[in-house]
Order: sequence, then C-alpha cells, then structure tokens
Amino acid sequence: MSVFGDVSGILADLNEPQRRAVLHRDGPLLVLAGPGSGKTRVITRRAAHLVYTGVPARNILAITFTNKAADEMRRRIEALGVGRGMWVHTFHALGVRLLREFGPLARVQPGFTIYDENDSLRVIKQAMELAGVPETVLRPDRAAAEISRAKNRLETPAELAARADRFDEQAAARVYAAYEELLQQRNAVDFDDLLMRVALVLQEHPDIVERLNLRFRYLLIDEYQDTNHAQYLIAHHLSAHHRNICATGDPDQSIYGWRGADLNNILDFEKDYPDAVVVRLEQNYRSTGAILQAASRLIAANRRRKHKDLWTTGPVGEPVRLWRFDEGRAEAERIGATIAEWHARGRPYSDFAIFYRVNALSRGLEEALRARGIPYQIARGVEFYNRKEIKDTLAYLRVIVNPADELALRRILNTPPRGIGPKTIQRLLEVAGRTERPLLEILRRIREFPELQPATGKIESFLNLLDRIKAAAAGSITRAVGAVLELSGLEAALEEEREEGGEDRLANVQELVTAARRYEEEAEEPTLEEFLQRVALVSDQDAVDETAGAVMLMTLHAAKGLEFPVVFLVGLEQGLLPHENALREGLDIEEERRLCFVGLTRAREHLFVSYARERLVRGVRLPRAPSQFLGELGGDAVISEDFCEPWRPPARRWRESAEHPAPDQDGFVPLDDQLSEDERGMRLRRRRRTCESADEEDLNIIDAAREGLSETSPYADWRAGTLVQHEQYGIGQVVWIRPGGGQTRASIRFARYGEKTFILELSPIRKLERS
DNA sequence: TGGAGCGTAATTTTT
DNA sequence: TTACGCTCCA
Repeated sequence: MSVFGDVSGILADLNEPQRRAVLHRDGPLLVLAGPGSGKTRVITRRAAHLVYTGVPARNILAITFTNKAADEMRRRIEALGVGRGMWVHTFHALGVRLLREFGPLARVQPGFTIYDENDSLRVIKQAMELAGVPETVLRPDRAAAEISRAKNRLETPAELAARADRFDEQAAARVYAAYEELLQQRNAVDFDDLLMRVALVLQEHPDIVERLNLRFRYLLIDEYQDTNHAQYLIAHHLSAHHRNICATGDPDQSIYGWRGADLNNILDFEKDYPDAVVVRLEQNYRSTGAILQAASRLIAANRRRKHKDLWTTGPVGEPVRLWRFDEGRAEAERIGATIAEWHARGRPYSDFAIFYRVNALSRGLEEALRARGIPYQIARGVEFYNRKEIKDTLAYLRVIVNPADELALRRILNTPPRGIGPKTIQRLLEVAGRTERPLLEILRRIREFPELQPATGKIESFLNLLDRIKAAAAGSITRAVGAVLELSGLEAALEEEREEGGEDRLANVQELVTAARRYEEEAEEPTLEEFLQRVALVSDQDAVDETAGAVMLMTLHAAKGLEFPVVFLVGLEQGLLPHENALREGLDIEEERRLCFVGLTRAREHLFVSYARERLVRGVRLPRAPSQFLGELGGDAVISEDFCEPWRPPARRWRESAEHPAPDQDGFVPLDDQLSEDERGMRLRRRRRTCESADEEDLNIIDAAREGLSETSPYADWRAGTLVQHEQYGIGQVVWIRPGGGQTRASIRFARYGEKTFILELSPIRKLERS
C-alpha cells in the first residue's frame, strides 16, 4: 500500500532536524522553517508517518492559507499512499464547512452566500448610506479595512465603538453595525466572518470544542507566521484538549501584517506552549551560497525574529549582482536583453522571474519584454471569478440558492438590460424598505403595489426567468449554469459583443460551465450551494502557473512560496522597497525587509537586484534614492554593476581610489553600500563636505531619508506649523511633513476643507512668505 | 441608457 | 499615467 513499503522509508531522505519534526508524536511542535528548507516535505511526511503508525487519516487536520497549498499538500500526501479521508483545507474553507455544521449557532442559514471583497465593499457602501456616514468623512475602503481589522480581533460593532477614540473610528463602528445588519438580512457572510464566527462559536461552546478535539486529534498548520488573531484562536481551540498542534512557518517570511497577521503568534508559540518542541530547519536546498549569504545578512537587521543560520552544502555560485541604472526604462531593457541572451544560450523562459514591490512597475517591464518578443505571464489580477460576466452568471445562481441575497438580485435585475432601469429599482427598494420585506418578495407581490404598476410586465417575466432557471438547477449544476446563460440572454449579449469584435467573454463563461462539470465529477455529493461557496474561495493566486513556458512577473507578495532559477528583483529604491507608506507611518519597516528577504530567497542560481536613479512615477519623472536595504545585504556575495551613462553629470563612473577600488577584470566594482552601518556613518560624515561622486549622492539621499529632510530639498525649511498656500484650497498649515524616496509628503490642514495629504513635489503648494 | 468628460487618488491582497 | 466614479447630455 505504501510507496515506501515500510515506515523507515519515510525517513530515509530526511536530514536530522527534518526527521525529528516528522518523528515527534504528541504535544506541541514548532517547526521554524527557513526558505527552501524542505518544509512541505516535512509536513507531508509527518502526516504520512502519523497514519503509518496508527492514526486514522480522518483524525488529522491540516490547515493552509491558499487553495494552491492545500491542493499541493493533498496531492503529495496521497502520493505517499495515505491521505484518503484526511482533512486538508484552507482556514477559510474549513470555516465554511464548520459554519455549515454550526448553522444557527453562527447566525447563518443553509444556502448562505459568501461575499468576496468586492461584494463586501458594495454592501459597506450601502451600510454607509444607512448609517448616514458620507464618503467624505470615511472612505468606503477605509471603512472596510477598519471593519476587517475589528473582525480579525473578534470585536463586535459595540466593542469597536467603545474602543474608538477617533472620529472616523466612531463612524466605522456605526457602519460596521449597519453592515452586519445587512449581511444578516441577506444570509451572507464575508471572508472575515468565516473565521470570526467559527472562533466565536468555539469560544462560547466548550462542548463543540470537545467534539472537534475528538474528531481532529492532530493539527498541522502551515505558514503559522501569517495567522491573525481569529485564526490563532481557532488553532488554539481545535487543539485545546490533545495539544497536538504542529505549527510550521518562518517569522522572517511574515508579509501580511497589514492584513491582520500577528507575528507574535509564532514568536510567542513557546510561551503559549511552554513544553513545545522547537525544530529549526536551517539547511537550504534551494539557493546558492552567495544568494543565501546576501539574504541572511539582510534579514539579520530585523529584531522581531527567531534567529536561524541558513546554510547550504551546495556551491557558492555566482555572486548576487546589484545593478544601477539612470532610469527605470534602462532597467527593464537590460533585464529584457539579459533574458533574451540567456534564452538564446538555452535557458527556458520559465526559468526567469521578475519581482517588484508594486504592480505599477510591471508595465515598463512588460513593454521591454514584449519589444523583444519574450513570452511572459503576469501572476495578477485577471481574476477569473472577478470578471463581470462570471459574476453576473454566478449572481443568478446565488439568487436561486439564497433568495435573500439582495446584492446578487440587484445585480441581475437588469443584466442583461431588460428595461428594469434605476428608476424602477429605486422604487422597488423604497417599497422593500417601507414594508421591511425582502426585495424578492416585493417582486413576487408586485401587483399589490400600485406605484410599481408600470414595471409589472417586465418584473413578472423576470420572475418567470428565475423559475425556469431554478427548474433547470434541480437537474444538475452544469445544466443550471447553462440555463442561466441561455435563458437570461447573457449568452446572446456576449455573443453579440464578440461578433462586434469585442473581447471574447463568452469563452470565459463557457469556462465556467467546464468548472461546474469538473466540480460535479469530483465532489462526493455535489450541490449548487457548495459549488458557489467553493467558487467564492477561489483566488487569482491559485492561477499562478510556474510552468507555463513564460517569464513570470509578479509582486513580492505573490512570489512567496515559489522559486525560480533566475530572479530579478527591481526597484530597490527608498520609497518603493521599503515602500513610502511604511516609511511614512514609521510602521513596519521590518515587514518591508522581510518582503525583500522573501524575494531574494526565491532565487535558486542567479539573483539580480536593481535600482534606478530616476523613475517615472505616475507620469512624473522623479529622482530615486537606492534602498536602505542595499546597504544591508552587501558583503563579498554581492557585486555591483553600473549601467549609468558616463556623460550624465550626476552619474559619474566610480572613481578609483582606496575607497573606490577599480573594477575587476569583469568590469564589476563593489558598491560601498556594502559597508556596515557604522562605517557608512563615519564615511558619510567625512565625505559630505566634498560631495563628488554619484554614490556619495546616493548615500546622502539614503541618509536624508533616514534622518529627516535633505538639506537640498526645497522643503527643507518646512515644519509642522508652517503656513502654506494651495492653489485651490487656499491657506493652510502643515500638520506633519515627511520625506521619502524623492517625494515629500505633508499633511496640511485648511480652514474650510479639513486636513489633506499631499505629495509636495506634485502639488500646487507654496510656502507662504511673510511680507 | 450609454457615453463623454471631469475630478480625484494612487501598496501589498493567502481568502 | 491610469482607473474609477460621478455628472451631464444626446
């Protein structure tokens, strides 16, 4: 049965710490797994080992963050000849399953809808209207973030209100209350609810905790560093009795703090479980010695971490290359040229990946690649299930499954156009509000309301349409999807669009039919309800296909968990990485460093990091300063190459001196960004007086970004309290001012317009001079 | 009902 | 630069 034949086979190709993690049986276990240290292997082997030694597979629960990770883990465990019956889920999918079990305890009815972020934002806008909070007071996305934060901490609207001391927090609490009301009316939950409600049920029902502890006797949690408070509590409760919790993760790869992930969950694991066994996986099987050294040096600058010594028995390999350019375009073109060259020498395109901090940087790279005919794939946002035509189609099914889902109902009422315009919808909503009945019920009873008379015919044929789809849905899910497309007129509308030379969105909805068919074939007991709930949890992240034969472009966040033979990490500039918002808020610069660390450690053989001295930011050419991180990853594992044009005055070639060694025979020179903190400080002080060479300027900018405003900044003499004049808003007073990556941000309070934040370089603001 | 025109704002986004 | 949301007009 087993592919190994006997238990010892499971352990044969593991190193010592890996083996310890696999063999550990009962009690809490923390596996601190550095990048490329074979973490997934450990988890899957551990699961297999438990089964081999007598634990029924159904008693094991493995939790991941992404569907992709869950699928991968399931696949690998099954390949070991075990795994049938094992629970391998994302936190959210587990949430759905438990919510279905808990039902009313979690305030949900059968058929409940899961609102994704877009849906949720729409409902929040409606809630803001109900709560009387105008968008000028609180932006809907801010409200959404605030509510999400509260939910992650299990705070109710009342609790948020009690804690709120700022005006916008108060407003957010009121929106939160209205939002919850709407969700309840619509029998809907958002992503955060899938965690919060489960956590609350567990907190309030010890009997359920006990039952689940009996069902799941061993818990495996991956990427533990990314858990938020709700997830932490769920994990804690689910292992409260047996305490067989195995958490794997790496504090150095925690990059979702801004989404509520709490690094303390993993840092304090040993406090939560004083008897925890801790295993460190420090041997790296992925990267060359040079890459590892650079990454290790960088991350060593962080304080909030668990120390690990990453090492490899593999070759040191090529040094990491640090490229400097005059302009972002040159950076993109150099990368394009390198890929073309290497590809001509036999490397497949799929060996290459380009990472950036913000999506906006992808454009220049795309252009450069396209110009050379290099195939590339962007691991982002053409999110299948977020496409309008897909959401339209699914909305019909949502209404069938959950008649209370007003959001979906409103979406389809006039999609495709059938003469039920905003006016009619407005009236319908008024009646629904007045009578406090669900919208669908109003439609059904349309004849009772004289003011809705003009729309009666159209509404009734719409209801008739719904009924026919519902009849089809009783057959099969595939048929239900087909019925929606045919009967609603969506298909015809898309067909027409295609014939007129538009996008082939028809192909997308046909893909949905395929997805439905696949689901029906795979699921044990397929239901439309489950199909919709499953679809709601699919993300674009799942679509990342590393083997597509193309160069991969992605953000650093999307890169986590992946690896590539050749990696380019672009835009290592102050304000980009670290991002200006992290600098400005004085927030988590350490998270930015971890992000950089994640990027570096994706590379197997070759790693290029680059920055430009000027870049087009939102159409404006701005000077850029090299990232402070460049100074931290130095050492002999890194060599610098300067692609700046020699005749450009600010970008002179490196001068030859004791401090600036001549280029070696390969044309590389070390950049003195590689100096230690102390050395740099001293050197800066020594050299500031004679600012002569390009790198000095760069260093000065870094320095300025760290210490405050550059002396040469036109805003050097602006302070909090400085009076300024804005072209539009008139006279105002500076509340705070902070530089960052060639941009100076300031918040200014105007008498009439309140406080606003500006990028001074881009705004029509000048200092008010005393006259 | 849809499109043009204008103003505004601008990380990251496992689910 | 670009994307979105809003208003106004045909």
